[in-house]
Amino acid sequence: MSSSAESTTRHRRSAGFSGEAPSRELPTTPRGLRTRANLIDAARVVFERDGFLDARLVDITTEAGISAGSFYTYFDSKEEIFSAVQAEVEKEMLHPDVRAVTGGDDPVAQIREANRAYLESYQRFAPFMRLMEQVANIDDNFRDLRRKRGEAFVERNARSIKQLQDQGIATKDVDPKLASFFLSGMVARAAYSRFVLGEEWTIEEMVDSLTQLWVNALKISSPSS
Amino acid sequence: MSSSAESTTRHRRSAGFSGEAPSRELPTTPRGLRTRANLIDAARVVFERDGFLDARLVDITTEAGISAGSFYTYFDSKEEIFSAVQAEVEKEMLHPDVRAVTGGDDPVAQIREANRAYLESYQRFAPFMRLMEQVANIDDNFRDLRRKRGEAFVERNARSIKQLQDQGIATKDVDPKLASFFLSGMVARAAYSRFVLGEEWTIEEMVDSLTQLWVNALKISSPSS
Amino acid sequence: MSSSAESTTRHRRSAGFSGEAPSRELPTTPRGLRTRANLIDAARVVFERDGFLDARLVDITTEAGISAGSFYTYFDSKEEIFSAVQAEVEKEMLHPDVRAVTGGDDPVAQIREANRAYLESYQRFAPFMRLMEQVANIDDNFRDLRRKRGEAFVERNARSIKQLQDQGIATKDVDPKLASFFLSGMVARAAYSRFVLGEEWTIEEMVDSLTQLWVNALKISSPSS
Amino acid sequence: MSSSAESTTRHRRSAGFSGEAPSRELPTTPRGLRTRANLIDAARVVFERDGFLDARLVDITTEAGISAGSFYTYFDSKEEIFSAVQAEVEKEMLHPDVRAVTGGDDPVAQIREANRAYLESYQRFAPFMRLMEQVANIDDNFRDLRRKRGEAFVERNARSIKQLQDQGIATKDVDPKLASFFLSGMVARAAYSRFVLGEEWTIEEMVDSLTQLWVNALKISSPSS
DNA sequence: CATGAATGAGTGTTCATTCAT
DNA sequence: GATGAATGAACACTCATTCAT
Repeated sequence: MSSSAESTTRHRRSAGFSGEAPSRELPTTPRGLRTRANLIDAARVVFERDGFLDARLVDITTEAGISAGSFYTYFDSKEEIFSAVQAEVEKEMLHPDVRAVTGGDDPVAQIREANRAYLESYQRFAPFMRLMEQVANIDDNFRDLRRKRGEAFVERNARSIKQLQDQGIATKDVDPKLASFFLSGMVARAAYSRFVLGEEWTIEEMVDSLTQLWVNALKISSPSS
Repeated sequence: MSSSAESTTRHRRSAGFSGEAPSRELPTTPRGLRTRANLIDAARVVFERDGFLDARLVDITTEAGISAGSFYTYFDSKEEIFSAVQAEVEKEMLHPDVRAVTGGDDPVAQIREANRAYLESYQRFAPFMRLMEQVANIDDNFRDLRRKRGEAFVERNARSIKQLQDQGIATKDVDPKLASFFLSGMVARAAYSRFVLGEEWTIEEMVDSLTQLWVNALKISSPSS
Repeated sequence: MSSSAESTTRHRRSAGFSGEAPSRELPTTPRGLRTRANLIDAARVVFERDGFLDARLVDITTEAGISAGSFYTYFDSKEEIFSAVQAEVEKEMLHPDVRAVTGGDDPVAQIREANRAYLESYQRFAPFMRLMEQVANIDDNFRDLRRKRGEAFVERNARSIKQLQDQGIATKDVDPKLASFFLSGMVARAAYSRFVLGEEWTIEEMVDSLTQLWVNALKISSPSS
Repeated sequence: MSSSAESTTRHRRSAGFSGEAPSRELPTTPRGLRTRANLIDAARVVFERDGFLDARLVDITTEAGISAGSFYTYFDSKEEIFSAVQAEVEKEMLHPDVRAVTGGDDPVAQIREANRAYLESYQRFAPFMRLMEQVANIDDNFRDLRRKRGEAFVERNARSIKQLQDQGIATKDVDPKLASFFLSGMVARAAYSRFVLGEEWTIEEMVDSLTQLWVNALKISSPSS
């Protein structure tokens, strides 16, 4: 990310990119596939290092070890390759290193593990998260994308909260959807504060505190108690 | 903000700006002061309309009704005038239209009013908040600035929480600093989701829900109850 | 003079200036005369410090303690005030601090004193000489001016040489005009090398060496011998 | 070179150049090499015609038959391409058209031939020499470069003088280093006066006169006499 | 006359994108 | 397909000069 002390000029020519659909079929040859993959890896390195705006296509192709012109054999624009990077990272995120979803039946433990998992994942992908935050505030399409992705997470949590309420474990004085949205947002923002802005907390105290706030907010009466 | 469907070119030349200090003395004549003020107003309009990146200096000067070259009579760079805009907005924010700090002694009512006040202020400055979010994710200096500004808010809330704890009104099972940070962050993010991302909630349900979550999280036993 | 490490942009708009004639009558009031004199002094300071190209009119007026617009009350362009500076310095040069024209009848001593006088004068006006060298290589009019000024000096020396030849003191195997031009040029260039380029010679050794070369070149048989 | 009667605007952005090292690797393809060479040729034409300051990059690229942007494929700044031009000219200068170094053992003839060679070379490169003189008085780095280049020439002459002194052919009453510097400078300045300032001398009378002055100054007793 | 704000022509520079080889 | 040179639209920025007050 550029410190404002440097003097840089950035150009950006949005070439239009379309949210989800891969706007171009994959290359057919193995070599082509490999080059495409290299390009995505290189783009991720450059984007995470320089930010979206300062990343130049030529930096990406150089990093990938190919010529500038070849870029367009695989992608149509910076936005498009960013999309590909994003998809790649998402894939990686969803494929956790056999993260044992522990917790058993204890809802507090479950919340704790979920929070920990979220924070650890965020930490692992911190450079990308920072990047994503930048891009989402620059490009409306990516903003929507991020929002959509968040929705899934929020809804899953909302369902859990509903369940806890139905089981009489959580208070009914909060709307499960909004509660999920706000409490999930709280965790997300804590992660951003910690891993992007650099607040100096240990993960442990974050997990403790966030979990306590969740538990209190939902008035969870842990069966363990 | 540009939809990525358009084809735009963005320039950005970070000229270094120093956070706080007005890096250039004010003009002496009334005419100069008027022009400077016009420029700041114009910049705010353009920035809020086009975003920081797409805002061209010539758009700003045109909006201000002066020639392009005159910009440099008052500011050295886009960053610098953004700083001025930001300072201006901050001034405006701190000068609330006789915001009655109601609530009396009821802590729940106080929290509710604080939340409502925050949301309403955010709403009033929504275009600027969106802009600020963008800039903070582009420029490290502004990122730090935003963080510093947030700190004050968080600390005020932390003191309130501490007080409630000391009075036996709030639970002691959460650290006041972290709780303040996370709960304040929850509200801030809710506001961002509503007024920047466009989530479709009424302010009323947001206030209700957020307040309930605060109250629960701190286990506040309202004396009114 | 700018080191090429800095990044500066220079504009120059030659407004036409006419060699010799003062293109504008002097101000009538004493105050006007004083301001004009201040302006010339300031211009000299700025020109000698920054070079002709990097000197901005606003720097000059600031140095002179007047407003930018007032410049045009006294001069029409950068070239014109440079002319004035040049005239001023020339006046100063011709008004030596009681330069005792020693030497008596000894031609060698006379040559030595002339050389010493030249070098000392050059040294005293080194910043201006450097400046003049720059301007002369930028602007044809000043180039011609410098040449014309040099001519006078050369011709005086030519007459001296001719005289020495007629008196049988100097060889007749050199043309007095050319010899004067070339030998005078030798001294001038030595001074430039010493005081502008920074060659590390003492004035004494320069005087010795240059005088010896003159004397030899003209085969002067000093009557003192 | 602009006569100051015209109205021109000059830009200059010193981008830092590092004296010797080619700060950018050569293009790999023949096409690239050709374009680069064209660019240097074009730059020389434009520089010699308009002077360094008035030369616009767009003039150079137009002269080279390429687009403005392509300039930066090969050079970073006007200074850098000037460096390249200079290197090119230097190469050309060192590769004289089979300049028969005549003179045999006669030191006078040798000096005469050296002077003639110098003047003829200067004449051949007069437009460039004028340019070089301008640039050296604008940019410190080029000033140093010119000085360094001159040193080599002076030292070669100093060695010759020393040799003549040791052989008893030249007087020992002058320091060979200083004599070389000053006498070489005399010739250089004569060339500048003739081919840049436009003094109206024939090369023949210059050679005659300069040689006589050298010979006298060193009191050379030609073995031929 | 002085002021200092306003002007605007003019050029350097970037880099996504195209295209001849 | 790959290459890398060429393109050119776009803006920032400067500062001599003008001019309303």
